[in-house]
Amino acid sequence: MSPERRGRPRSEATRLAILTATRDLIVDRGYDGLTVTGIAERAGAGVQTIYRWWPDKAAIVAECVLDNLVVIDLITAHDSGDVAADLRAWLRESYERLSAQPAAALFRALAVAASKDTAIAERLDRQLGAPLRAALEALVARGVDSGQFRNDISADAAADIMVGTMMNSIITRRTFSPTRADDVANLILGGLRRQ
Amino acid sequence: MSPERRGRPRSEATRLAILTATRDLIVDRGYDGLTVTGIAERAGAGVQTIYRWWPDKAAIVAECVLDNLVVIDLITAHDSGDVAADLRAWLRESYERLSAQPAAALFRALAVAASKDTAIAERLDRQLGAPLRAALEALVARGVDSGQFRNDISADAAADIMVGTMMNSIITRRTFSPTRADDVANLILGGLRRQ
Amino acid sequence: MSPERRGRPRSEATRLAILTATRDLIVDRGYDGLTVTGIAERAGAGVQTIYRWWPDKAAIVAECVLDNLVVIDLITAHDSGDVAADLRAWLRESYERLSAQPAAALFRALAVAASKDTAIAERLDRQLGAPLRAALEALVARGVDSGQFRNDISADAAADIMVGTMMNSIITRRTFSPTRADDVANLILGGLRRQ
Amino acid sequence: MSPERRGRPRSEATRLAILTATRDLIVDRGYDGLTVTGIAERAGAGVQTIYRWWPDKAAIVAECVLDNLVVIDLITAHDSGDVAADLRAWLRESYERLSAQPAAALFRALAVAASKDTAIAERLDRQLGAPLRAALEALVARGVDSGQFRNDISADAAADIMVGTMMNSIITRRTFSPTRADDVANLILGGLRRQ
DNA sequence: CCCTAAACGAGACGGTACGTCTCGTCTTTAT
DNA sequence: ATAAAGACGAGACGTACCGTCTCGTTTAGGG
Repeated sequence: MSPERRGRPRSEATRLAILTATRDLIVDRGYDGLTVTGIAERAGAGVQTIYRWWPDKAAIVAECVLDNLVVIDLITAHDSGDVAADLRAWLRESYERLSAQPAAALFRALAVAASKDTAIAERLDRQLGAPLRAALEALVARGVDSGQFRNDISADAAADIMVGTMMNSIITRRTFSPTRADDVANLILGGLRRQ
Repeated sequence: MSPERRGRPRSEATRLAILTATRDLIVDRGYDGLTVTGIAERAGAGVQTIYRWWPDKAAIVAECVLDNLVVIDLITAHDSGDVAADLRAWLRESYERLSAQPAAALFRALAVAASKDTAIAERLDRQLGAPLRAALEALVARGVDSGQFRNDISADAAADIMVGTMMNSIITRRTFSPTRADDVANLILGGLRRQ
Repeated sequence: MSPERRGRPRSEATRLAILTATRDLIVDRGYDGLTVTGIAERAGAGVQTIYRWWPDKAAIVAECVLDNLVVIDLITAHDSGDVAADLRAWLRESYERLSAQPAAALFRALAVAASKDTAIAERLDRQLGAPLRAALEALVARGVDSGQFRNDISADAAADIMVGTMMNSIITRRTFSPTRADDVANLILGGLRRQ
Repeated sequence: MSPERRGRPRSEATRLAILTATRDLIVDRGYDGLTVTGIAERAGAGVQTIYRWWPDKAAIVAECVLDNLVVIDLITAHDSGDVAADLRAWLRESYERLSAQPAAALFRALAVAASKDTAIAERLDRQLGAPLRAALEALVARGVDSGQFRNDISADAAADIMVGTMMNSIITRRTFSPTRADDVANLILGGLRRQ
């Protein structure tokens, strides 16, 4: 049957313009400097067009994570065979990339959004946290399977620790030297590694 | 030798009333539900009295950390002799206490404030994060001294990991079972402990 | 040929509600008792809606004169043929009506607004003073034409005198008895009348 | 007996400084631009010192009229023998002087104050209006006595007309040319003069 | 090739919080 | 006791954003 859709269809170009504008503005103004009117202006859209498709500011931000965000593919783990090296590499690269200004600002903004709104928190977790933890859990699982890691530890606890440590450093703006990243990696590896 | 202070002195009672009102409101309305007028009303103060002493809402919240917060003494570490047990106990108790509603809400609000405002982030770290890490570092140092922990690990990295993991769980509202707390503790202990 | 009007058009109902609310409030609270928030509340309007169209309180008051004011038609002169009688009647009626409380309060408020703001003064004069004077000048001119008044006097000076005398009595709150009104009329008539 | 006065006596210098500051500020800021704090600052006095001696802003302004105002002696009438010439001269000079900027501004400010506050209106009338009218009434009386003016007109009505006309021209900022002043004078003289 | 209907930009609307200002009172120390 | 200094409670000010509501315009079907 026909899709039964009449009238002017939703403009994909506008949708993208809005999301892009949101991302850009969030990066250089923060979540609270973000204004719906501001988004509309920068996107060349009307305010109502935004409110037609998103319930509120938070939802737009949330959708940014789904569509535009580059961060997510930055932090998928490698798989070289040496799980310890993979884990070390992941921590180093993640710290490096996330501490770069635009990403860090976006991250902080998302953390703010998540703190305020449970729905965003969930979505953010589903889109960002969960796959991240899954990748790390897989990494740990590989280590266990290959006999490099102990089998009496909780893989998801390990993933949690790594993600949490990193997130916290970003939110509190305490920068991490590569040395510090290695210290963290070594400590966790110490707990994971089979003696 | 005179103290050279003229005019009516600042009212300590009012200052406290404002901070208390802020803390109370932040707990049951969140950082964004917090209103300067609301604070003034609840404190029985004038709006201008608030703006005379604090530049904005964020600064009031920041000062709350310095004066009122109970959280800080909740999470000082024990010293039983068995550092592993102390550390495990610390993680369990901290998770338990901080996940309790008023504290968790306050925490999230503070995290939001810190994400937005560098000054708050720094103050929060100085008042809350730093002493917390110091206590944990001391704990780890005791473990190293007593030969229970390895001496090639970074004590402050360990402290960072624990605080970060905990903070992140609170901010993202992902609850921790006591079992999970133990998993985390065991993993970190695995890295710390002398084989 | 399109009128080139975009966006939601200004609501005439709201504009009227604001002006009416202003007039009502000014009458029973005076110019200083007048509050922009108060106007908004009584008019069922938002504060910003007021500030979108009027720069400040004084301007709203000024616009009241243009649209709502009843005063202006109260004081148009009669034309009975006997110009002396017409003039006497005008003075009596005007004093009587303008000294009635609501009108007097409104008048004083307008005088305040005019004293502060040249633009308002001009507008007030254009809307109220000028037509008033014009009517009186016409009256005097009729007297001159019909040979009842001298032709060597300045009609607009005469109009000025009458309006000014009346205005001043209202502003300084010095009440005028009908006798006093007649005294004034007689004096002016003495100057106008052909000997 | 002792005069029974204890403590530091009221400072006359301060009192004058406050009144002078008030006058100066009223001239270049208008009645509403006048600030109690502003007066205190300019006078080098404390706010409370003002409130100790005057109930509110209006009262200070009122007292200014009593003590400082120069305007009053500007407009006392001459007595040359020719009352018509005296009256004409008075009108011309008054218009000239009162339309000069500082005086006009002060006048407008006082009119505003009078419009708002009955107490000021009364005091202003007592200090300024009444003696003014009295002087003019005396002038008119001289004219009547000397047979130059009719004796069936009301002297105080005549005074009222002249003062009112002048006041109104100042408040509404409609400037008077000397010609216009003469027109007004002639018209009134026409009514006053014995045919 | 029009007709209908939804989506669009613009922008006015009712609200709420902001941070500033002034008022008139209160509370200190200095004279 | 009076003065200057200045903090205080109260509340109006004008601005900024929120999310809703018209407007006139544009862009797709379906007839």
